[in-house]
Amino acid sequence: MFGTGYLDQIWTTLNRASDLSEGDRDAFFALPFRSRPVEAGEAIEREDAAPHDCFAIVTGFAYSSKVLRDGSRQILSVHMPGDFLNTASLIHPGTAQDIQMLTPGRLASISSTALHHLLAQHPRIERALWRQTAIEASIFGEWIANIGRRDAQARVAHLLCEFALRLRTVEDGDDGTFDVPMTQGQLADATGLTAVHVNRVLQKLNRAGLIRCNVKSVTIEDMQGLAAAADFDERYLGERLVRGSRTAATPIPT
Amino acid sequence: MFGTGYLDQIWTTLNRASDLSEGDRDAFFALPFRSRPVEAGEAIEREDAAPHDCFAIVTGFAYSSKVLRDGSRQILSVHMPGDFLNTASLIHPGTAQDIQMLTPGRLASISSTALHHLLAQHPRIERALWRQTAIEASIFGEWIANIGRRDAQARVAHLLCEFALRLRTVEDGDDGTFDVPMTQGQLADATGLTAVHVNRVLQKLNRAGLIRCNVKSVTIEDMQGLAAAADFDERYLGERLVRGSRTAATPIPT
DNA sequence: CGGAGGCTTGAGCCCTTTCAATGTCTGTGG
DNA sequence: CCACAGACATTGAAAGGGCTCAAGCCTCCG
Repeated sequence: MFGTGYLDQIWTTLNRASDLSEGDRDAFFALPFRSRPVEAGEAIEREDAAPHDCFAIVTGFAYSSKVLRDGSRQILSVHMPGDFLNTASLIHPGTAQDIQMLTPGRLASISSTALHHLLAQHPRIERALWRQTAIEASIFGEWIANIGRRDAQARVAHLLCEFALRLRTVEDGDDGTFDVPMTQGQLADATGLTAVHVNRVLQKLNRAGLIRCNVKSVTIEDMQGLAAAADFDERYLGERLVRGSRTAATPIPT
Repeated sequence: MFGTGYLDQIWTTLNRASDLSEGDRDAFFALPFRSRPVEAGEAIEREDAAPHDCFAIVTGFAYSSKVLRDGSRQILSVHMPGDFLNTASLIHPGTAQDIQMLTPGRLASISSTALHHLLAQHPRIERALWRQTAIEASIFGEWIANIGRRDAQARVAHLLCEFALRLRTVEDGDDGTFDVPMTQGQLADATGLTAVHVNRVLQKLNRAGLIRCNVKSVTIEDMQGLAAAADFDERYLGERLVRGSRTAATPIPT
């Protein structure tokens, strides 16, 4: 129904909060994307060297991070299938980030120049990418508040809530169980905590009956309670959910 | 040399990391902007009610913030003269933020529809606004790392470094002295600390000979040392400084 | 002059970190 | 099939950075 297949999720994500035309879609699918498998831990982009290509995730998860001079790491955001990874460095070389794969997966890449041509001819697509940048900034803002003003339990709970909702737009299972693609150490780097403390917090959330967690798999037992503990308000995620919760899993019929 | 005068700084900021044409400029200055004075503490935008207008700062400072359920506040960013305040809600209603004035000042406002028309006709301006969103996201990312992984002293020092550099592109004085338009309580809300602790940290930076501070006025005695204490790397601010440090204060001759 | 908001200072507590050791799982190679 | 390495998870004890609470002070402004 769509194009070659592996671009579907990327297009769906791009189109999620937008209203792109068939002409836009055809032009997008006509781009000379290349696709390649990537390993867990593989670096996609480094802060110093700006790449000439633009990347989007076909499958798997990635994260952006900053490494401070003392060696500590802070994770800034987690990218899911369908997300473009480095549009910022596309329009503004110099704001490149460190981006790495969290899991093995597959990446689609497109040359910057080809993408620039597309944007010049399809302003609605440019608008959609801008909108994604804005949503990303909105998520960043929520993370600032999360790390700056919430205690450890609320921080972890908040991150889990965000995952649960964002995953819904990408995966099938809607029963509250999902795999967290991060180690406890990475959860710590995302919440500004310590791996040790994240461990204790997860146990506490467990004992409180809010979640149940095995190896890398978390079941949310009580979404209401978890959201309350996290002071979670989904609106910062943009319209991902409002429009996406059902429609994103089922490709839009043409 | 430019247009009516009060839009100059806004145009300069927009054009800073871009390369806009004379046609773009003329169209921009032809927009039906309205200008009005605002008081310190005045709310520009609320998280719930999306406005129909788009705002930019002519003079004065503003900040975006989130208020958590327990009443604590987190400041997400500080806006300086020339900055657009709510382009995010322009392209994506639903990601509105709380924005308030930090100082008295003057605001320029333009209706969303007029701005949309401009962007449709002048894609380079749209690109410039997108780029500003990307720079904002870059600053957000640096704040996440700042709050998540640095100790109190480095956090405050980092914020002061950011101010010093950003102010250079907007004000004249370049001797290391500038007025911080925030109370210690607001500095605390921006760094995820407590007003009491910010006070102690400022004294410590004082004693270390890095800064000297009177009432709301800070002199940076040792920018090198302060940047070292802050683990500060200016690149995340985009090209604000590379191109702006001298040229922004002096309007570009046509 | 009085009040309000902001700044300063001290003392004690608590959440989170640090350090260190042990346990568990997975993949690899002999 | 077992031994081993390495990464990750778990647990305990102790230390510390930043918070809370509380009081006093200063400055601005009506």
